[in-house]
Amino acid sequence: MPESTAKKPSRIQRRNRRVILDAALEVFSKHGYRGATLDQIAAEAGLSKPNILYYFNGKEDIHVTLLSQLMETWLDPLVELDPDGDPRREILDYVERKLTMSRELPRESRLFANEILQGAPRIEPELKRHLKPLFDEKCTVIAGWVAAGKLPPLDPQHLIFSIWATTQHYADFEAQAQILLGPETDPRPRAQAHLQAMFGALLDLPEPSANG
Amino acid sequence: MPESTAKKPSRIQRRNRRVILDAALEVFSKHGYRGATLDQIAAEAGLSKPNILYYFNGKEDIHVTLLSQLMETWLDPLVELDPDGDPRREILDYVERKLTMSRELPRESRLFANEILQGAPRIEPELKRHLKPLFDEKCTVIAGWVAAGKLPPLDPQHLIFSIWATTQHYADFEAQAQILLGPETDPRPRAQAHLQAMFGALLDLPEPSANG
DNA sequence: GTCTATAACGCGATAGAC
DNA sequence: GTCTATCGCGTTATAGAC
Repeated sequence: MPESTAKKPSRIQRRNRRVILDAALEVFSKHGYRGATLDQIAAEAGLSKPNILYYFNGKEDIHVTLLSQLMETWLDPLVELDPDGDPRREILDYVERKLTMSRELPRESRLFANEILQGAPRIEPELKRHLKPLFDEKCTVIAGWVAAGKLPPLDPQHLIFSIWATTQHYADFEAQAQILLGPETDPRPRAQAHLQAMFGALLDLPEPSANG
Repeated sequence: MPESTAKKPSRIQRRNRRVILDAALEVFSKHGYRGATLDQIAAEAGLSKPNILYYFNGKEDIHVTLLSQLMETWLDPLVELDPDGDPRREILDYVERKLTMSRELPRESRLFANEILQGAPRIEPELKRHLKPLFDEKCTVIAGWVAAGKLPPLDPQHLIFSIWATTQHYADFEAQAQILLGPETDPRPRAQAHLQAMFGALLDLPEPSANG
């Protein structure tokens, strides 16, 4: 195996690891941790099963690696929320970034949802170490905006929860949306308009006509 | 096994089936379909594994039975949405019913979420047969309210999605909420206030001070 | 580094005594 | 109806040839 003491992971090693992780994301997000098998991951990656286990220490190692890598990408839209920007614009832009992410990275969203749904057994330390401080920081920012009279009175924590819930819904519950709306249409353009109107109303914004 | 031709399932049979289904709900909602084992269900039910299989034809039979039974309860809050009631009151009351349900039946919510997340492989027929018609019916009701000028212009389908997403979030992502808010507090009272304010703003309601 | 073959284990389901 | 014991299968992981 590639030892932790190995100084130089070769180009082919890094490439194969990426191929395996991408295949694993596909399989884990579709079937959950327990429902995924190394056979499926190996087939998806175009590699043999023992070869998978040459690059990773086991099924759980792959899963944890995926979740850890996901963390940074996942927090990024919230990191970008600017304390010095216009409060209502910042929040509505955050909604848009989250919805875009749920369209472009639905597998990541479902991987994350699967893990939380089962009690976050493997990602809990990462959440406490990275998500919690960021969440608290941004809640303080929003509370400051409210205190300064730049926003109407609202609950920062539950506002963020509402944004997460509504935007990730379109990735996590895609199967249900397809049954109810039909498989043809991508619901996200209309979802975008609806969410901008809803959060805009909460933030006491007049109708947003365009946003960037 | 209890044949389909058996005329009279005894009292003890019905009781044991209920005990097994309750245990299975606990285990399936916590670990997902594939992650759950008959051993866990048997231990939770206080019965032996073969005895479980005396009452059900297999693991999948238990799972499908649970999902089917859940369907009715799950749709009930939406069924109650009254076309002849006050539009804004009806929708805000629906939000409250859904939030109450996510507090009182979190296991059912997670069972459902798990199934949808994996593409609804077993519940899809039920969704098409029961959820879809109800969803369409109530969307038409809301669209009628909008057309009649009783509500501001809004998207009925995505309004309902937003209600589902925000209310079920507190059951499905409970692990995340506990990490971010602390395990002591039940977030739902403040969630209730936040959601009433948010959807109230969208529906152009003044601040709701109390609701029944 | 990558493969074939297989060991070790856990799981769903069945057989058969009581 | 309920149990103990066990079968057969699928899955993770390893051994060893190349």
